[in-house]
Amino acid sequence: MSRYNFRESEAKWQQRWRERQTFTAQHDPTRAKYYVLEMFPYPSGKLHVGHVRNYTMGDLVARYRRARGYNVLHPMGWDAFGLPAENAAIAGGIHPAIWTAENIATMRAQLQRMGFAYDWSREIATCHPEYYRHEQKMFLDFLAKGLAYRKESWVNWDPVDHTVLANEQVIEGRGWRTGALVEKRLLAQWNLRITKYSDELLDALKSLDRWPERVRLMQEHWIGRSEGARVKWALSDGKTAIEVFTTRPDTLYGAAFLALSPHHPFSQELAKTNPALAEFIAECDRIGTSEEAIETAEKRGYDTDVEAIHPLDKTRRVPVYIANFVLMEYGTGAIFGCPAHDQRDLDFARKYKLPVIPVVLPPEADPKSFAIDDIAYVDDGTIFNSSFLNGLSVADAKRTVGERLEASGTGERTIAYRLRDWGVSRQRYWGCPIPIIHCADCGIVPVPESDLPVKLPDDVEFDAPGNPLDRHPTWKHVACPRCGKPAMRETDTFDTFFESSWYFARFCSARAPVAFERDAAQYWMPVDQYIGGVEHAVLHLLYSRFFMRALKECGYLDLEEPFAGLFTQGMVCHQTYQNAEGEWLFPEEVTSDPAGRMIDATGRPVVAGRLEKMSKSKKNVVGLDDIVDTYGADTARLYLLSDSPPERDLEWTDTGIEGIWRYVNRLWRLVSEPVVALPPVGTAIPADLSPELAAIRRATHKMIAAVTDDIDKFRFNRAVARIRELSNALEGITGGNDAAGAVMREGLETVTRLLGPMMPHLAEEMWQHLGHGDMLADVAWPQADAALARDEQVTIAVQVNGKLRATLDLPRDAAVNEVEEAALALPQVARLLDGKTPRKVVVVPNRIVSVVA
RNA sequence: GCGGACGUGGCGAAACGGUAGACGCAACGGACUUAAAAUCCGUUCUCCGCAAGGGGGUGAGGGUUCGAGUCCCUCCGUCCGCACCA
Repeated sequence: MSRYNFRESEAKWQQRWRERQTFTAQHDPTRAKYYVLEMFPYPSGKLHVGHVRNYTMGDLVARYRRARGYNVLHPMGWDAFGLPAENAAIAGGIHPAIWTAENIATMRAQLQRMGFAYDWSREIATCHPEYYRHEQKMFLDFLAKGLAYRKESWVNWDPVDHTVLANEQVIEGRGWRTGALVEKRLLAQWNLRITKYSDELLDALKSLDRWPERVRLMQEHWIGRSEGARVKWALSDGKTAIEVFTTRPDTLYGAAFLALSPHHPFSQELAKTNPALAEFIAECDRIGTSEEAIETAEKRGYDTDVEAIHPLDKTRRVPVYIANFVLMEYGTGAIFGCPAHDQRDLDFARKYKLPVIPVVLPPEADPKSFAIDDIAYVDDGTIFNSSFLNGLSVADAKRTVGERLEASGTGERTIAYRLRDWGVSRQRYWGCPIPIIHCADCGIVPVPESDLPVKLPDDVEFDAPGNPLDRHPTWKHVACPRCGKPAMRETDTFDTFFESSWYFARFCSARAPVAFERDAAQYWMPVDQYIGGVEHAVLHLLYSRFFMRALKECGYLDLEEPFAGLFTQGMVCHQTYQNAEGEWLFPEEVTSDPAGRMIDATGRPVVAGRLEKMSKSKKNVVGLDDIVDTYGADTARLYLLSDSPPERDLEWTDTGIEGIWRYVNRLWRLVSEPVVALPPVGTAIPADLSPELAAIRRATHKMIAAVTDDIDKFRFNRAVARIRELSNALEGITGGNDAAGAVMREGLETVTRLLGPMMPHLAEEMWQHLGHGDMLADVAWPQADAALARDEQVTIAVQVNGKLRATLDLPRDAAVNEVEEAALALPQVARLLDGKTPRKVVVVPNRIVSVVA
């Protein structure tokens, strides 16, 4: 009994594909294209099996589409800028460029060993100047169009590392690496005007019908469109007016206070002459912007002693507070509080003893007795206590008050978005330099296009915290391009999401001297099937949609949506182990004591933790090289496809991969030691087959149709199950006659072709073994013969009063009355009917008879 | 708090509103073997029954339907996203 020699076979076929450039994509407008892309990896070191699930899915789609006759583009590249490279430089003294290049070499070799059908001639790495020079140009074009601008904004600042931190990098108010208390700082940052497209980005979500509903919803919420009104409140000082944003202008007569963000210009102004207020604001800033901090922070206000005049009733005045819960970034940075109809406002009013005036009356409530206790009333009702709005519904009142505000010039109906502009400045070395020069006389001066790219200097030191570019002795000192006097380069670099916002379009013409060759982009874009993790739902996937629009505005491309189809795959999980201290342990560190309890090396108890996503920190990764060495790439690939639905998490188990390995060998034996002699390639199948062989043939053609449909719908686990069903059936073929051989050959060739996109090396090997001289990679996808797939005999279920009582084997498409007669004649049915006529009989052709007694 | 997804054997999972548990993992029994591995055959939702057969079963409860794992309502639980958003 032979075993499949995956080592020899996989190397052999990978070499053939490479030699023949099987997967090199050619621009050919006469052919229908299909662009398959997996989110490109960050070259962090070595791949583990959890990394390759989405590449395996992408490869299946790419090879399947190729077999279906499409001109397929399936490229691969490296998201090569980022913090881990710098951290490695700090920790290990290796230059980020070298660390990155080494990791790319390792990971490229790993992907090649997996046999993925990439067009390697289009490989890109975002850290190369040939790549990032184009985004420097894009940035200058954005600047010229007003899509990029510099603005002071409040950021999380790590005082030890001297860098801005993203909200995700702030844990319990402290920097994730340094543990230092994070400060809020007002810092000049480059921003991209993504908010210009808020409405477009929101509306176009509807057109993305091949995106998961979940991702569309997440983007919708992230953009966060709310209709409301801006309302101007004059202050008692007679000079200032505060504009507030509200979604509930109908409750304006219930106003009890105004609350301003600590960062509101008026707050800052007051603080200049009011030390107590200045201290209050400083305290608010210390709390930080982490979720944790926000959740635990008490709602606090500072009474300014200033009063605001009600815009609809000049005789009414409300106090003006500075409050820690009002965000400068949303709306106008100021709100009016209506305690009766907003829970947070109510809590605030109770705390500071402010009046609570109900203005929305719940249905059937008594206006004389209705009062608010601890719960604000936020539902619909009838407006009362509100002058000209009395008696209106909430919706009508919103419209009426809006009109009144607009007529009186004290406000206007407007729309607020949650989405904020994208701050792209990072105080880091390993990123794309921002092509800007700061001149004392000329101000901000763009680097002239002829001077691009602005390359990163190689000679940098990582011995001190902060940005090495800033400390570099010469790099940042340049002559101002405008006046020629000494000036300074911008030393911030771009957020690495900048690079990933356009790489997919670069693949269309990866070696072009310009960012995009129009013809190529026109032909290949958009990406037909994008595959990646859901963690990018509102980051990369939103930024990229924005980028396409911005690039269109700047004349680069003529496209809005980059990804026509999106699939978000589940993670690969694996067993974890933790000791009593909560420290993660490698599986090999866990042993058991004589009583069978799990212990670590020092004898302390260990608990088998829950399944977690494979990650180095949880010590539960399974190395890809180990698996490919032991079982081969195809076995790993099939396991990643077979065990769980692609969108759900997959549990990696040793027994699971063993099971696939056994199946691989069964398949191999099926073709290498066939139990039935196979006729030559192309031998016709006799028309008159035994019922057993006819059934096998029918199964073969049914499977072609079913597997094709499954792959189209991303139900890969079911496709695998069906292929196994077919191969199980083929194992059952007996008898040495020619008909059996012919049916066996058809079945084996079908299994081989269906497996091609999943286990390409084994399938090539099987194809060759079956006597074919061509490469399976060049063979078309099989076609199901509908006539052959049709059942001649069907099994019909018979229910009596909703319970299954019998089954009935009848010819396909038997007449309804015959089916009914046959069902009623069944002894099980007759017994239950007890001689009575059924009240009703429902016959669903070829499926079921439902008898109601 | 808001939004979304999910809940089916010991486990991963299948099931156009139409025979619940395909396919696999694990377990058990058997064959082959001096033995093991590998391989092959069989059994495995549950209860009653020797069997033939029958009862029950898709988180809980209700509804629609000839028929519900699937659709609707209420509840319970798990997971995910957003969150002082005015």
